[in-house]
Amino acid sequence: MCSLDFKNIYELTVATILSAQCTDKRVNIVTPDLFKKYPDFESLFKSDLTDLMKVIKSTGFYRNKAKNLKALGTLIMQEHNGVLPDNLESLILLPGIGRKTANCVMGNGFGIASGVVVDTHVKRLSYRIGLSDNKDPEKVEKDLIKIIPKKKWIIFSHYLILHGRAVCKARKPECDKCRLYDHCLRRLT
DNA sequence: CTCCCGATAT
DNA sequence: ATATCAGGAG
Repeated sequence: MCSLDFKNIYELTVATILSAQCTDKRVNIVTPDLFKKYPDFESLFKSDLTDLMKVIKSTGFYRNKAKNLKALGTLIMQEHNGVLPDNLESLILLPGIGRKTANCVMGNGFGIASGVVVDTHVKRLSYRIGLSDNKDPEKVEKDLIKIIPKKKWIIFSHYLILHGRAVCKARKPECDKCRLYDHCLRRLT
């Protein structure tokens, strides 16, 4: 139905940072204006922080996100020759990028399966279905890595997120419509 | 663990 | 009114 809109690695990275605790629908409303004004890491580096906050305000956590985006542009330009690193360890060290965002950029941007993206949906569905009892996303990821073949890591997260948004919702899961009903540990009977 | 935070669904 | 949204940093 809906996912983040992006044309390149830069846009994917920025959109994913903005998507923290925010719907991708809302991110997609903001990014056309954002990418017109700030089309690359260099423009983030040179950006006016107040203006950046204004543009991304509706995505929430806008002060932290704007600060992180400017710091990210600065670091990429000054320490990485203007190029986003293509390995998980380096990505995680960048401002605003944690494990979830790093795995997302690696998989969807560079096409490299560095791990399983564990966001709020993947965490919730993994618990409900019975794939992991852990609450720490990093531990959930370790459990999933054991179960899912590496070639399916990227598509697996996409499917769980789509299923989590459409059927196995946080508030009111529609178990009667669920195709995993027979396999689910915690279905509502 | 707490804080960051606006928009939307329930 | 409250829970939730492709989380991350201190």
